[in-house]
Amino acid sequence: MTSRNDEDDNGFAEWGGYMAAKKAKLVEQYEQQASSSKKQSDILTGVAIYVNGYTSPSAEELKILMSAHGGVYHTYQMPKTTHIVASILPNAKVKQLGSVPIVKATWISDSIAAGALLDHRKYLLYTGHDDKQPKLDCVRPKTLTAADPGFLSEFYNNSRLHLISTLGAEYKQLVNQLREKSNGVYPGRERLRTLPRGLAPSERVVMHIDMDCFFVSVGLRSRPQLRGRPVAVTHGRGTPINRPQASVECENELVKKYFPNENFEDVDSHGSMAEVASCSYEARQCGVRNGMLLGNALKICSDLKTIPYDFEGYREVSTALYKTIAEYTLDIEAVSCDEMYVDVAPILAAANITVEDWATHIRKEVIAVTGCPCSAGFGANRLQARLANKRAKPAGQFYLRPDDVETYMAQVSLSDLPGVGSATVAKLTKMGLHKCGDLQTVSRGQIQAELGNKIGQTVADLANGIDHKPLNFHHERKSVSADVNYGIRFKDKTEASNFLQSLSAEVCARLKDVGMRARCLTLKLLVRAPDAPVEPAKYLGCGVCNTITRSTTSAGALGDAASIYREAKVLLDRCAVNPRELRGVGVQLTRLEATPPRNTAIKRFLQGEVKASASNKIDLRTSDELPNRITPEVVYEYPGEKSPFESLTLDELRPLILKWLESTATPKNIDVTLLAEYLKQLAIDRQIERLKVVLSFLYRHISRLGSCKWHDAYWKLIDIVQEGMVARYGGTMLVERSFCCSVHS
DNA sequence: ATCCTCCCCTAC
DNA sequence: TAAGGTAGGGGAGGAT
Ligand SMILES: Nc1ccn([C@H]2C[C@H](O)[C@@H](COP(=O)(O)OP(=O)(O)OP(=O)(O)O)O2)c(=O)n1
Ligand SMILES: [Mg+2]
Ligand SMILES: [Mg+2]
Repeated sequence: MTSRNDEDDNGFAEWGGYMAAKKAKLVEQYEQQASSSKKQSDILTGVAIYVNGYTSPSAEELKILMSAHGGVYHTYQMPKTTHIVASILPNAKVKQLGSVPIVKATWISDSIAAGALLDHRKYLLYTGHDDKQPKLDCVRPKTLTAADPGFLSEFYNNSRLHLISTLGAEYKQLVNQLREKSNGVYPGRERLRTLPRGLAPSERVVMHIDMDCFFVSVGLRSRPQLRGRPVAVTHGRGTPINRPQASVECENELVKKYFPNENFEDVDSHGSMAEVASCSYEARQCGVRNGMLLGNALKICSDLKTIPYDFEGYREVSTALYKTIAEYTLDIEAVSCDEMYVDVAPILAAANITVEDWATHIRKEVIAVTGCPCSAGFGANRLQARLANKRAKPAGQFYLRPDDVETYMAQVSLSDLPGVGSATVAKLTKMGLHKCGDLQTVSRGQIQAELGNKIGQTVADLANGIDHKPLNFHHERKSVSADVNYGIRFKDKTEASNFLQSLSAEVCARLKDVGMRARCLTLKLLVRAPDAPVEPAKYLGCGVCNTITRSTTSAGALGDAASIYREAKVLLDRCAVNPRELRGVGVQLTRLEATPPRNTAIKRFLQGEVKASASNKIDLRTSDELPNRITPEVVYEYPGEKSPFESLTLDELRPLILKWLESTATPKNIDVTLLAEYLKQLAIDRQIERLKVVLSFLYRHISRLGSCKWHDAYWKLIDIVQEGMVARYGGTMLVERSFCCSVHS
């Protein structure tokens, strides 16, 4: 019971990934399971813990977990206590507790999540227990790599880019929801009555509002002594470290080769490689920028003060910002957690106020509510509003009036246009173009020839202050993905597959979160560039890499972790990359469809039922006595889809399959899944005879004339059918799987 | 023409 | 040490 295999679909839903391993869910699930007083495993056999002080999971929760997994919980420390679980302990207390290892509570939850007892040394709170030389220094647990269980949550809990992506999506969703349940009343507008009457513009007025050095400003709320000083938010503290000089120089060269358009500074052999997420305007005066490496920032700004992240704080301030604006209007396009476009013309018209008075009012209110400064730009379209905001910053406001647009635009740098990044700038520079005004000297056709049709046209318009893109108040998701390009270090194929499984569970959880299923799956791999050092300058970073993407479209939309992993795994194998060279893995889901509503009555009926055991093999030959086991929710999950094969008789189906087999040496995934889903449904519908006939027909003819690709297709099809068997009967069925073939022996 | 797949680019 | 994610627009080139 302590190991899992590919057939064991049930392992997924419970313990596949980060979402599931999150404390709240973990405990929730365990409480459910413990309440039915079921023993879950023997993972913790031989482990006896004593919990000292507050922990997460809590002592109460740990007690339940211990008994559910074969461990022992001691209310007091006893001679038989094998481990002490604690979060923080003063040194004096450590001495008192003697030689019993002191571990973090996550050792228990991670072990359960992993399905096996993990090495407790990675979870030691202090050294001095397993070491010969006792030390009482607080020890950081060794950093996890993607091969370690619990890595995904550890990584996402510390990734600022993950945070801002997640927050961005959340606020788009929030605007959607607020608009849906809006009654059209905006209480904030009352507060505008006290403003002086003025002439509201007759034209369209778009506001772009954005927090000033967002992460820094949030951090400075509790550090007023740092105001006015160069400050950066970063993981690193700037302490110098040692790296091999040669490989650092090699990587510098490679970066220039792979990113010729980017102006990346060289890295030296001792500076911190942590990224500056956000820096104060004082730091910007020295040339420090968001996204810079801390080591390089310190070179140009030696008194740069670093402060740590405050993820909860960012969330609070973002919510306060959005709530404040939503008091006045819901014509909001959320851009990110610190930024949005707002159609303010109706507000100004209704209250009869000027842009300037509105700007002053709303900025004051945001500062009052959040404790953080922001700036606002105004113009007739989003481009103008945005450029105006750039000029307004920091802590300012600016209205780019229609009459001033032409003059203003001429001096704007092309690189300041939204959508114009380093690659586009490089092309424009090659054409001798730098300012928006320079575009007057060349034809639109010339621009398009260099930049491509669409971007050429857009840039030509933007340079003239024209922006046809309307504000989009309602956001619809088109894709869901999860990428990790940090900490990816695998020693073999199994580690890579296991991680892909976790990542699949993760992306599936996100898909379910938005109530969608996906027709198309794309796997993205980063592979160490051939000439790049095996270990890059950034600790556990991906270094310089080549990218590989492979995608697949399936007949039925994907909606469960097992199918997502199954598809992703096929693609991973197809890429045939040495797992030791992998530096990044991503799974994205596109062509989304809404999940059909579930039958809640059936769901309720299914609750509390035992999940099927996949180790139980069912012999087809005894299909008469097949036990009709409990049916997990997959059986009922997606009702109402008709397969094209359903109406065919066996005599119609066989020649169809034969024709397909003969038509190609490389069957398409979409065809394979289409047939497989039908056969899976046969299993679920207990049409075992028919299933048996089709499977043996397939096996016979693929053996006879199938290529290697057909063998792969057959195995994949069998995997899908077995999902149906497990769902209906609690076990897989015995089927032929072996082919005589040079590759698949 | 229009699609699909495998990229590249951009922004926060 | 360090936490290099994520979603969307778009193009090249081949298949249909
Ligand atoms: N390379 C980057 C860019 C941004 N961010 C995060 C931190 C920023 O505070 C936040 C908002 O991004 P902005 O582009 O709005 O930048 P700031 O708010 O920091 O500064 P500005 O005053 O220019 O808006 O996103 C990040 O982590 N890494
Ligand atoms: Mg900002
Ligand atoms: Mg911003």
